[in-house]
Amino acid sequence: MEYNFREIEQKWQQKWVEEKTYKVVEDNSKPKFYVLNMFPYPSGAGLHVGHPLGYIASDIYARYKRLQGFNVLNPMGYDAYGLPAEQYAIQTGQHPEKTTFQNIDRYREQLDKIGFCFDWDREVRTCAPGYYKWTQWAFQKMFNSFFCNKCQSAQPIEKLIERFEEKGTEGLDVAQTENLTFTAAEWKAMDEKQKSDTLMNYRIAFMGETMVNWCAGLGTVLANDEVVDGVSVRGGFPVEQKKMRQWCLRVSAYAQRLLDGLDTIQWSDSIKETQKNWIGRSEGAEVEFKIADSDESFTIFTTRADTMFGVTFMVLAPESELVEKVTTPEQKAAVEEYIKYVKGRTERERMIDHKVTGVFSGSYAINPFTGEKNPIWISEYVLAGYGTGAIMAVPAHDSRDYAFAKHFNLPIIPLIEGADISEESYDAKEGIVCNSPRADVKPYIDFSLNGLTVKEAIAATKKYVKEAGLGRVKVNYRLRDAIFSRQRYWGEPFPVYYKNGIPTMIPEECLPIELPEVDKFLPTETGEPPLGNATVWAWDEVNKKIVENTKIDNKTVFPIELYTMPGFAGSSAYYLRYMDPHNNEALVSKDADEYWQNVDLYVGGSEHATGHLIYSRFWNKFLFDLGISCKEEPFQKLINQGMIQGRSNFVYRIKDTNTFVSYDKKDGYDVTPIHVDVNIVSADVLDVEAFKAWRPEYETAEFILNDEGKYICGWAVEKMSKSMFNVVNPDMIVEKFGADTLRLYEMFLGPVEQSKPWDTNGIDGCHRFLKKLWKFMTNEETLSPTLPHNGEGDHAACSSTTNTPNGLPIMGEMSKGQRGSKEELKALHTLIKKVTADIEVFSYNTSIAAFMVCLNELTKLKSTNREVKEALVILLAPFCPHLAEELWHLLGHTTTVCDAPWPAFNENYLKEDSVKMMVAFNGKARFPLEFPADVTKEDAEKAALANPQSAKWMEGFTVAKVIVVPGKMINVVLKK
RNA sequence: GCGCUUGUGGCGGAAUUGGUAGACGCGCUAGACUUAGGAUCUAGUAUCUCUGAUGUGCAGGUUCGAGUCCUGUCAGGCGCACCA
Repeated sequence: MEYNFREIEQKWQQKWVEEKTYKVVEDNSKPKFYVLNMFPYPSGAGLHVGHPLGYIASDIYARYKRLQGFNVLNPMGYDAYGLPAEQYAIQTGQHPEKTTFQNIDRYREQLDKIGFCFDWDREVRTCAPGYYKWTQWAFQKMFNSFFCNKCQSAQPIEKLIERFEEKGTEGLDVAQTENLTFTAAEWKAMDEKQKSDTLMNYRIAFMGETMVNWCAGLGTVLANDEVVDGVSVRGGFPVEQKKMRQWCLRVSAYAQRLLDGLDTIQWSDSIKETQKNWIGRSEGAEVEFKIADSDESFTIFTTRADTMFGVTFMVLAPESELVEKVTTPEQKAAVEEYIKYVKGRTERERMIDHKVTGVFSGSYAINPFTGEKNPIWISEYVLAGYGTGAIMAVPAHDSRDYAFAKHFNLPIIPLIEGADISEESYDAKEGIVCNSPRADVKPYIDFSLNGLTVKEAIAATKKYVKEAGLGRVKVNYRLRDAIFSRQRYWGEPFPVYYKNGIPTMIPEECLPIELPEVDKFLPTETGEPPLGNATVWAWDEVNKKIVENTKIDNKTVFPIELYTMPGFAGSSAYYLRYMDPHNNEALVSKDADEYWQNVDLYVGGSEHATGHLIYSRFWNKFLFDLGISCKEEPFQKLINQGMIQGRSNFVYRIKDTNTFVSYDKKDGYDVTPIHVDVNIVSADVLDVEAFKAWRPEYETAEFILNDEGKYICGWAVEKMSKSMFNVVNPDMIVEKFGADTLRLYEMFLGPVEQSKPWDTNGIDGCHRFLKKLWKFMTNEETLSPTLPHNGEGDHAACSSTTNTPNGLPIMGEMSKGQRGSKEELKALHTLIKKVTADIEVFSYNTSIAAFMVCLNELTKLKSTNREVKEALVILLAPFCPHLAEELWHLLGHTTTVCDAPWPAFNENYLKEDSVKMMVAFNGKARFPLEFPADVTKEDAEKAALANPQSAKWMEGFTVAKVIVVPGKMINVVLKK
């Protein structure tokens, strides 16, 4: 019987659908396990072989957990809203809805061919009204909340209003945009609009006039993680800073919790580190400096409070509001010119070359520690958005200040004993402090840091600053609030309308506000939202209702928010929706949430480290504060699958000809390398005829072949992309080798977390293994002589209780149940141990190697034992589900292999005579022996070998090496 | 500049976590069966000056013993970055 994978795979895929094998329901009698893949953007290019890598890895784990008796949730859906989907639609000149749905169908078709155990009844699409209702709902909840710093959690905005009525902002400690102060009386005196504007300062979802990343090429604003090196991640269009009125999420309020939460989750160090960098916590002090000959003062932020005595000048960010206040009439022209220069520089220019530039403002600040007057400068190296936008410069111990001081010839005072600052600043936080205060000047205050270490000095200064009322201890974060609105069409509409210019939430019962049809959905360079083109709005109906309820003039039409939400809105809480995807009353029911808790295993690319993985954690923490999600962290364990890179092939055309020369003959010719479709190249040998047929211009191509008459292509590892003709489509692999081979091969390629180029060369090995396995399981010569077991007796290898209902003899003559031989069981249990341990740590490639070894062993033994075969099939089921089902079926089972019990490992089969002898799989072995300290090495060695017990263990082996550790132990290394 | 991470045959990668380095697969070599093989099977395959020696990017160290631990260094990949 041939291994007919096409027939087998088709048959079982159909069965799984018919029998809803992968449907999962909450079941309190079983422990739960939640496996999740980052859901894909359904892009136009379809899936390539890189996409399923993570899906296969998690599918194996999900199936394994199910075999172990867990109730496994493994859902899939589509992140359909947002820029990528819309850009594709624009490029192909179609409506995004149409292309998105087409792409989803294509993805689904491709996914179905690989045999995943997704519960498709739970599919979500972020662009479905039933789904984004809850995105809009969450936004409204954020709008109606503020963040209390003291209790570190979100609170209803009503609480804040009550407090304002009572005592204004007195003693207020909440997350805010600006530090406002007003009394209860002032609050009460505000009109509705003023109150609304004031509350925006505190809401978690708020409208703010902020500096945003404006991308004219995409016609929208972008979040920080969507901009890299001054250009948009999507499309690479230039991005400029612009002040705009935008919706924002106060992610920064959760900075500390986002940081602390990292300690409670099992993510890789590199992702945690990336998030820590992105959050950018720095502990320091804010110190107030008075401006000389003025009543004004300003605050600086520093992490080096110990360097207060080394300040020789101050620097303000050019954008700082203080600039105007400190500029003296004499300096006005120079300052204005400088500001003009800074404004003319793009973000990108500023980032790439760090020019030392600046201008003196004319004013001085009084150093509260020395009483000295320090000149106030203005320079672009100080950022308006970080800290207070003002710094104290300590050139001796900060490289940027040092460069500035040298350039403008400002004084440099060293503060650390022995620090050499003749060539560069001494930035290390190490050493003994001196010159604080300097011996040659009269102390201004009764405070000295001399003789302390830097660390002690920082602590001492902070304490002093606080006690003397000069400032306060402050923690700063780099993490910025997320800009949440986009001037785009393909996204969730905001559930917001404007009542007399005041942003107002649409009543919850009217959600969702559906995305309207528009004629023109293209973005505009000026930022006019495409939703303005809508002629028919679901909003119209809602508007009517609101108008009726409020008893205003029936003809009143309130304007609705025309911005849409960004891509990350819909992807931030989708894992919660999978728990209860059809619930129309709540995002997720209490019961479902408490059953599934949070995602146990999350699999996806590391490129989402500072985007989705921050937003999701923020979003979930907010919902946790509201009591919607019972777990503070959404993703307990995270695995980042590596990227599959493409392996491009090249042909070499001799310049100005249509002649192509083989790679090994190309030296001596002037050639142009040209990408060639990898699908017409096999093992770097070009299919010449296929090449001629590939494109019309190559029809008449001529070739200089190598000595063997072959055309050899060059190759390079590049990103897998259409333009490099190196895209390998999973469908083609499935067609040629089958889904089980694809699954096996993708896992065999190497560790899941490692990036690697796709290389089809090794795929035969995996396919060959499956063919051998098939042969072994079905070969007439090794037919099982045993009956299908029916629960009697103990089955050490497989404790299955699944009976063969009709008792039909399958696979040849059956006789009474029989134990596997010692050797068979040893091979099997070595495999059970290895596979079980490896799956737990996602080391699938080594599991597969163990399968190959085990099969070899069993084939050599001509094993015919049924319990061994059954166990083997179950172990295989996570990796190659189709084949496992078929074999399970051939073994006489009518139930799915998915519900078989995972074989239990029994150590006894690997032990010899119950001693501590470890027999490794490939024939290596060693065992320890104790021996007294006063015996010489040689004697110990002899004694060990002469020991009757040792002799027994050594049976069948030869001694490769004896390792003697005097007084400790002896290891005898054996080999077969 | 700061941080994380990876360096092992011709290639992808193993190594019981400190104990025979190179499992397993690809490729390659020889042989068998074949009209044929890009099918299948068997044997071999780290290197060298080959009865021996050398080998896990490089240089040291700890240890009876180091791919594994420590110190330094080089190279690649990733993240953050005029963040005070």
